[in-house]
Amino acid sequence: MEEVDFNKIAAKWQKKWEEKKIFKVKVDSKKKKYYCLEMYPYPSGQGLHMGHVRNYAMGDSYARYKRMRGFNVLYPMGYDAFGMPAENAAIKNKINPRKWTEDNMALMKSQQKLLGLSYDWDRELASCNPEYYKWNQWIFLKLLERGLAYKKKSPVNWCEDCGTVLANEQVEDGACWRCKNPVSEKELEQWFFKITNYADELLKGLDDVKDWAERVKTMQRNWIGKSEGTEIFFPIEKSKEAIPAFTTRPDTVFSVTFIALAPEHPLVEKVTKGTKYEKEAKKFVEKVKRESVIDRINEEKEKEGFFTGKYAINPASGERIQIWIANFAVMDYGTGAVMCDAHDKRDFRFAKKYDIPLKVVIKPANVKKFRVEDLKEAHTDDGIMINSDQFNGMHNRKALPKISAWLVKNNKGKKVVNFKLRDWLISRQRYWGTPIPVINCKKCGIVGIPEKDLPVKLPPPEKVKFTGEGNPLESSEEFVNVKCPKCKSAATRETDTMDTFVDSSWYFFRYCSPKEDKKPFDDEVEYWMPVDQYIGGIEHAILHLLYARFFTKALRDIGLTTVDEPFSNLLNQGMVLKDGMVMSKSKGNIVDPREIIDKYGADTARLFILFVALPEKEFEWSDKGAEGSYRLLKRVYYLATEKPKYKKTVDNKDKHILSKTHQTIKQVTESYEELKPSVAIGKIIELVNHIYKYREASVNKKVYEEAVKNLTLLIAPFAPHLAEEVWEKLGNKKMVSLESWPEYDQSRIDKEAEFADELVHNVLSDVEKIIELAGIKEPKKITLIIAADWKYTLLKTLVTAMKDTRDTKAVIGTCMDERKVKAYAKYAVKIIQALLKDNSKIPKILLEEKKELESYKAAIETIEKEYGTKAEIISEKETENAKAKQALPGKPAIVVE
RNA sequence: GAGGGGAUAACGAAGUGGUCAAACGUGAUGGGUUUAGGACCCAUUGGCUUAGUGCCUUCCGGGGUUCGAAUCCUCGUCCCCUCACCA
Repeated sequence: MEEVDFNKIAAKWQKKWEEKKIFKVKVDSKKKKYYCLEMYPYPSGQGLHMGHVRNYAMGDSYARYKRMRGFNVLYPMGYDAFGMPAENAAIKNKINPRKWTEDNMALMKSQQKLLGLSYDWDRELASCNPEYYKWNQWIFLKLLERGLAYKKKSPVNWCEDCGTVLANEQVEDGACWRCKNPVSEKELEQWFFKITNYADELLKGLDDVKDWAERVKTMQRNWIGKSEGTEIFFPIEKSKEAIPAFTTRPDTVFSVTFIALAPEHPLVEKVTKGTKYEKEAKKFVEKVKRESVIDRINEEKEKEGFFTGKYAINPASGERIQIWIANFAVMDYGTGAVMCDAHDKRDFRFAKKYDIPLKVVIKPANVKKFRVEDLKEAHTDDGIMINSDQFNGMHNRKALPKISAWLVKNNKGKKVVNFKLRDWLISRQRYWGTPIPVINCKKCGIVGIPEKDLPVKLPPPEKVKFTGEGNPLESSEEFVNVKCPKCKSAATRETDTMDTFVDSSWYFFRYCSPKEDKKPFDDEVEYWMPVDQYIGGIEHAILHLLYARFFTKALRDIGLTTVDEPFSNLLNQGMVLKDGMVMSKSKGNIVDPREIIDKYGADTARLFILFVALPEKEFEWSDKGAEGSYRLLKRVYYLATEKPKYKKTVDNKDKHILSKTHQTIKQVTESYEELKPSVAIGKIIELVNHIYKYREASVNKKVYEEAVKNLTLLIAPFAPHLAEEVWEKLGNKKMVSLESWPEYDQSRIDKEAEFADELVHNVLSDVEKIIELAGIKEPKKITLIIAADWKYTLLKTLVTAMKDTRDTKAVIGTCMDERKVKAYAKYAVKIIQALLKDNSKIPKILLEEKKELESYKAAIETIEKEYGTKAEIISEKETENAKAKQALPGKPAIVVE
């Protein structure tokens, strides 16, 4: 086999594709659209890693496939170009962050081009360009108008030494990642998006996106964390105030013997003020607050509490209950106050630890005497209500809504729906992001920048100071000191920038009309959106996908689109491992895609990475495996370029290879549709193996060419460069990328017929033996009862069993679904005709009655039409009778009369 | 604690009721080709066997449903992931 220079081939075709701009698309209402999208990458400076290659190999092959199927395919690429690493490079190495980012993008793009990805590069975007982030600002202002963007005080991770806010990821073991000093929480004014307004819709929408992996949907559901419950008011003793506490288990209200307040709870101070507990309480709160950041990672944190000395009243039982401050209560969830009882594990242990009285209200149904003193652990099972006045004797799950209603009726509580989802904190005290387009005016307050003044551009990096302390934007007086757009008096510009998740929450809309300069995007989105196939890492299962869904709904409400859900199908690709670990620099186990491309070419890299595992699964990288894919490509090249010996005639071998070819088209197409490229490639390899064997002897030219032609088309989405080259060598003028996907011809797929022949042959020889044994000269009548879903091997067994009987009736089983019923009926007819040595006789076919009756109806029609025979459905009982007659318990048999 | 996903031959990995001793690839063994190596080609790769063929034991373990189970149900074991003081 001659050496093929795959890199040369790749370069040749990449150039041709680019020159002819064959992947450029525009709206075409006559064609069906298909929007295939990969999560746009962050240009990190390392260039592409294997994860990227996997992502793009997946997306590109799918985009190419859909294109060949006649879709108008939108397949764009861009860059998530804002973010911390650029700024850190500026701080550490005094590098211009814009240049740093642009260089990285250029590097990344050059590598993407080497892979031969079929993007419409005219739609490329980068979030750090003013033409893009202008619309971040525009959208922000729209959200501000609608009250969906707002400012409020919020605790942030604060490093006193560096004088800056830290992202959660920058807090390592409770200390600043840079200076290693402890991080504290600080209340700062922050910008938020009101994603909670959409909590319910975001939750419901998950039911509409059917083709998302269940685990992703579950993760989002958990994150949104809807729970319906009751907020119960616990009046504070000798006070007019009450403590509201959220619960999903109001049935335990009579059991509540103490309340736990979060340390941050505003009532903590009120309750303890002026008492002897005040000092101690403060100490405790301080301690917990400090720990909250540090111990976040700690798994089994000791539950700690502090008694405030105050009491509240249980609104159900009227009993006095203690008010505690406890570290397990979080201000963030519910009301920040937990009603605690004997039916919760954590509460129970806490009460035991601090010797707080407990009371049970639910007992097991079969226990008479149930006392709290006897319990070692909380009783968390369902049971019968006790100690609960009028609710005694009820099952607790039945009592639950009744108690809730009773509390509401008596103004002791209200029904509430609680979400875990918090509003989205979008402000960052950073330079390299979209400036939040508002001005803080002493007179007018927060004033949005007028639309005509957008974009608010970042000052050039030379004009700001990257010291690593504070927000660099604050160092630019030019940027900060402005006039209020309303009252024209001196004001200051907001220096916070936006979270980069804002950029990525709508970029897929922008791709639809990337040049639009009056709006974020125009009506073309109505043609292209939603994204039909979105591909990216599982790490974005919650945040990015949730934010993007939120943005879509918000943009819809602004009136920019009618789309509700942005991504119809979602594929979360698995990770690429090496030596059982994630590839990373620190572990030193990186396989650079460039090496693979240099050595074997882009097609091999793409093919292997798709072949080695299903896209969702993680897989172990192996160089040897890549060689296998390389071999396959060489074999395909060989098949197409080295002619076999030709002959004029067509024999069974030719028929068989045609059958195999069409079968492969069918299987590969199905596997593509199911997003199983590894299976598709497996089938292609099988075809290649078959063609190899087939061409050992001389072959029919037409048949051979058809096989190779289809093979080339099938492999084109995976190995596009090779396919183009081979396609050209086969004498085609049009590029294979522009060709249509092959259609399979069902009539050519005669595997079933082959099977039938074999079946008939085998049964004949066996039945002949039986007839001989039974001493029958000429069988006169044969009935076939197609009873269940039997396969040939069983049939054989029956035939064998028949050797011991003198009876003369035949019973053959078949199958459940229509296709199989038909197939088996066909064999049955053939067998009987052959046995009777009379092709004119049409046997009667009986089908056993089963639950799946419907699926038989079509089969019966076909049988009747094709064989001119009567097909009947008989009851299972009759089959039983048939079985009984054969004296073969539990197993019917073939009987010849 | 809650939720999700897994376990298939030496390895990776297909296969979700019958054409299943289980695709495909690696690896291994034998043979061919080659000056040698490499590359390439062919065969074998659970066991026992035949001229095709056939039989037996297999898809983490136990039990079940079925004429029939790698596939469905059930109980268990082990592994992975996500969220988690959520009231």
